Amino acid sequence: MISQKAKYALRALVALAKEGDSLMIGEIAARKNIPRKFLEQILLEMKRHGIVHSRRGKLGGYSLLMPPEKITYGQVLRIIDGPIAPLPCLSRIAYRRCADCKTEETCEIRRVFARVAESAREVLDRTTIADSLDSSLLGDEAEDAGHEMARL
Amino acid sequence: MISQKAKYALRALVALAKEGDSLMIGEIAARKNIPRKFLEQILLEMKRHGIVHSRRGKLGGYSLLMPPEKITYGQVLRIIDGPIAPLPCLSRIAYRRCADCKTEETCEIRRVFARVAESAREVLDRTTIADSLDSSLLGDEAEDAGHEMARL
DNA sequence: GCTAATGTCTACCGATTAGATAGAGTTAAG
DNA sequence: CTTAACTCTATCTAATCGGTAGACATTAGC
Repeated sequence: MISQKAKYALRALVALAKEGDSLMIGEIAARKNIPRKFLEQILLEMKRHGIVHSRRGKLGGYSLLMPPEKITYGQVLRIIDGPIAPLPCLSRIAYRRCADCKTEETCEIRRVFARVAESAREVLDRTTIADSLDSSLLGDEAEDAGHEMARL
Repeated sequence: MISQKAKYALRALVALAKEGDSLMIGEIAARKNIPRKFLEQILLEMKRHGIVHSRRGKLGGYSLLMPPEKITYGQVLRIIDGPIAPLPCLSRIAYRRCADCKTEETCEIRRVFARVAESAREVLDRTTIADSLDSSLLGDEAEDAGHEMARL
């Protein structure tokens, strides 16, 4: 499961991309239903990683620093949630040897999770904020809406 | 990241499959370098879910209740770590609506993670303990040389 | 230069989970 | 009836998650 924080981050970036212009934290929080003070921390971190830009003072706000089609889901998730790999010994950004396994080559389960990691990266590193913009604009494409009707 | 507990569970099942016969907790713990008391809890849970069988008393031990090629990674992970889906609203075993998203159809990020979930399931629900047995044969671990497996 | 509105920073907090450990109880073989 | 195994329940400690709080810094406009 990805964290709530990561969901907020992605949604905030989508909001910024949709706007095109700059948006105040409070406005993003209101539109996307995100706790305001929590969102502050998230945007700060996005800023530290060069994803967004901010202006202080009256008329301040946030805007994207990169074009939406260059911001990948993988990039955001790695910043907020850490490695995508399901095992530390498969992570590219935070490789750690598994303390309890003798050699990686013969680890019975590593191969399996290597395939999981690869396919997750395939999706997450190729999908961008811009893609989410498109899909939310299309709204109801007959994609897999038949999976489950929302029961509200 | 999958939990340490799930790793232990998978490795224990591989050990049982390799053995073919029944094995004592202490023996599995020693071979796979797993804290013994922790492994007890894990195997108990595997037993409750009908994956393994146990015998008490002297000469007791654990053995697989299902053939290794019927025990999938997905099955074990769902027991130990819960849903494989990266969002609660994408889980099949523990569906929950995302509290903060208005409608699932228009959720910008749901579609993306649906693809991640699908590809993860593709791997995890098709890969079995028996597959890991095979792959551990490929690498030659300088383990106790007295072990010979039937070739399938 | 004052004020109001905005972002920045650091600290904290309650609940939950991860990763175990402890120990008393039950079962079965010899 | 002893010994060696599994079973169950109760902790324990540290970290993490999701969020609050509040002091501080910056800027626009009067």
